[in-house]
Amino acid sequence: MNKRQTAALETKRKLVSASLELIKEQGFDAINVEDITKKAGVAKGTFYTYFKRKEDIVLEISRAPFSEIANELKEMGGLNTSDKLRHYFHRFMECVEACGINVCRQWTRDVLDPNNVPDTKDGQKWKYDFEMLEGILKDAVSKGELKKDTPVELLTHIIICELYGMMTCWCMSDGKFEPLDWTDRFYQAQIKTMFETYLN
Amino acid sequence: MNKRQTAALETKRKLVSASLELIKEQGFDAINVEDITKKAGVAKGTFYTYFKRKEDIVLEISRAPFSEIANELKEMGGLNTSDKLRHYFHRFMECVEACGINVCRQWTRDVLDPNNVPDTKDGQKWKYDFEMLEGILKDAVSKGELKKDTPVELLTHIIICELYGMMTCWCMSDGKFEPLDWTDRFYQAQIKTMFETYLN
Amino acid sequence: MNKRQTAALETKRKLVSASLELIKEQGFDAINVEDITKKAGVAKGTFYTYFKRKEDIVLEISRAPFSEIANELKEMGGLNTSDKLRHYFHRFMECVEACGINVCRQWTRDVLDPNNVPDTKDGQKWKYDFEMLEGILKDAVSKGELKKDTPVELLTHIIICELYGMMTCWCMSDGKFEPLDWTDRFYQAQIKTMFETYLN
Amino acid sequence: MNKRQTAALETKRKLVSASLELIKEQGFDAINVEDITKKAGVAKGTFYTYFKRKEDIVLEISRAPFSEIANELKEMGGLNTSDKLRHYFHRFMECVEACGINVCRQWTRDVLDPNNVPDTKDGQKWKYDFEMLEGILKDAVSKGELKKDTPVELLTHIIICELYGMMTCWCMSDGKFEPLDWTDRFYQAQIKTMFETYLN
DNA sequence: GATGAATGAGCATTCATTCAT
DNA sequence: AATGAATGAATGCTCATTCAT
Repeated sequence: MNKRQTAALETKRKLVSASLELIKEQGFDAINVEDITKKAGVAKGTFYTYFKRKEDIVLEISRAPFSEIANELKEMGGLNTSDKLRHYFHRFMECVEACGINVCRQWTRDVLDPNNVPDTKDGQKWKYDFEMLEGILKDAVSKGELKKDTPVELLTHIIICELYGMMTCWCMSDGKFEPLDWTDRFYQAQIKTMFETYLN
Repeated sequence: MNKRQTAALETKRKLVSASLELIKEQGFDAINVEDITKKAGVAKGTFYTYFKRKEDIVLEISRAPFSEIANELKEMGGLNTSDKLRHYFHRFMECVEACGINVCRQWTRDVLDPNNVPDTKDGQKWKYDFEMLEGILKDAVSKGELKKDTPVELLTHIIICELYGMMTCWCMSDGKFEPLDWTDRFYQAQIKTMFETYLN
Repeated sequence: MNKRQTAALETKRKLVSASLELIKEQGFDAINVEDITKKAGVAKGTFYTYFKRKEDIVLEISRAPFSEIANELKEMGGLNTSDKLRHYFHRFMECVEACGINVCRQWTRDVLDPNNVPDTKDGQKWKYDFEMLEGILKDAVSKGELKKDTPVELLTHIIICELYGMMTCWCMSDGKFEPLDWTDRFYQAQIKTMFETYLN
Repeated sequence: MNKRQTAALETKRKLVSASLELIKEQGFDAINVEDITKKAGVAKGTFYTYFKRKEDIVLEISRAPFSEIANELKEMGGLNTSDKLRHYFHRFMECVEACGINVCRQWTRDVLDPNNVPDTKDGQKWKYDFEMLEGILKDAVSKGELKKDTPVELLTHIIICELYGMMTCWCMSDGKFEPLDWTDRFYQAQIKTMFETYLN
């Protein structure tokens, strides 16, 4: 990586971190692209060198923390699906909480209309989440931990939806409910049972 | 009620019904006040004779169908709390479904908005829902069906949040998941158990 | 005057007094016709039974106090023009001060408005002032106190303009300058001398 | 200054000159931002690249001609305060007259309520005038032409108020009175005497 | 890669006034 | 004389995005 590439990476990093701080404080709608670039110390137009739309920053914010989860799961290679899922749930909500309620609000809002704009969908967090979870389940099927006829896509869809349902609850409670408690309760009550049917 | 009052009521009804149709078709953000008044056949300003803000129509839409639920519950006087709750859940989601996914989206979006200043909250559906449910539970406490020390407010908050969580799931699935199935499953798995602790 | 006429007079009085209070507190632009009628305890439309335009209330407010000045001048029949003028000046500013700075602001703004179409001008305080002062001077000419060739209209115009100039100063100073002091100084420095040329 | 900066300056110049022409013809209230940008040949939004509010153009219009006065005064370094003041008065009214009665109306209207909005005040002409005049007087004090205990701020306030009072008179007379005559008369009758007390 | 001037679509809201009752 | 529902004109401003430099 040459000097120029390093500088570019650094510029992007500054944009992401400025955005995160601003959205945490004020919410996505309350800030504009200029606020972000000013805080990042670059010109307005520079934002569009790295992101196609203002909205894209919202996905970007979640990339680092959530990709961390993917790495952890890879390193848990030996463990069984059940343990992996529990870990996924726990860490997912931990990341949500760490990003703050305003960021969570925006992720959730984005998801309310899945048809938004077709080419925007790829830029949304839930799609990203969907693919990660689908990967875990597919892996489990191929390893023979789950039955061959497990409806992976449907299960993935259900779980992701319920995670976002919990995120909505958290936002509604204005942070007063403890998201991790909820997640654990939810995992025990719903997910565990649901998967037992498909375990080999 | 004299002729003028009747006419006024009719005007309001036309505005609500025009709004419902338009939001069902296009979503709240896609329409503007002029679309509504044109469809209702009145002047733009007339909207503001009946509603303080464009947003207020969103609550108004739910008033008629959901107040119907309240009436039904009153007429179920004899039944126990458990049955009343099951009925509430079922009918709540029936109404949500009847109003359509775009209207549901707007209700849900409203509870996610961090800008929701206190005096706007009163104009939101969830506040209205909260009060209706709180009424049912308080009633049950006063009738001795639930224990005196039941944390009514907390339970209300949890249930309302979870209902909105389910609404989020429905919107995310773009209407593909059956909201009533979910509701029943949810009632059995979570609510019933939760309330058993407090039943006398 | 029958009962109905008395009631009507009372309604008008209530409107004027409500307006005066509201404008004193908040300024003319900050209030609307409904504020006035609500405070007066009548329906919105009733305002238009008594006034053609919202603006007309501004002149009306000055009618009672300033017509009082006209009466006083009539009763001073015996005195000379110079004394009458001094009295006029003093009482004029006293009334301005009594009506408050926000009312004064509106009177002054009205004379600055280029949109003041001819038929609105008749509804403005300055026109009313002009006529009263012109009457005093004409009277003085006919009584032989001022020379036959006194340019009555021009003098009237100058004096009225300078009174409004002082009103502007008062508003600018936000009430900090003492309007009566200014008036006296102004009378001594400018008016007295100006009239000496025309005294018989 | 590179090409882009030159172009930007030229755009701003076009906006100011278009505004001046339009306000001269029709008055500030009668025109809207789109009228201005159309006449200037730029897009509506471009106005807001240079001005925060529509009102801000009103101060901007006076910047060039009145800053000219400041320059002249600097070059009159050798002369005494009395001469400088006379010059200031004369040129001030010349500029007012040159900008036209409709522009003057707006300046005067702005000033009627000095509390308008706090952060708007800085954008008003009278503030600008105040500071220029205060500078002249402070200078005179520091040079020993005026006594050390001269109440500079008060004198400045009085003079500025009276200038605006004269502007009100001019507007009221609909341009029929000769503002320069008035100014000279005013200078002789009021200012000269007022300052004699404070001359060393 | 960075810049920042230019673009222009988009709309809720107020409220003076009218007029049928 | 009183009412109050209905009218509809009128517009400043924001800001995501583009693109020439």
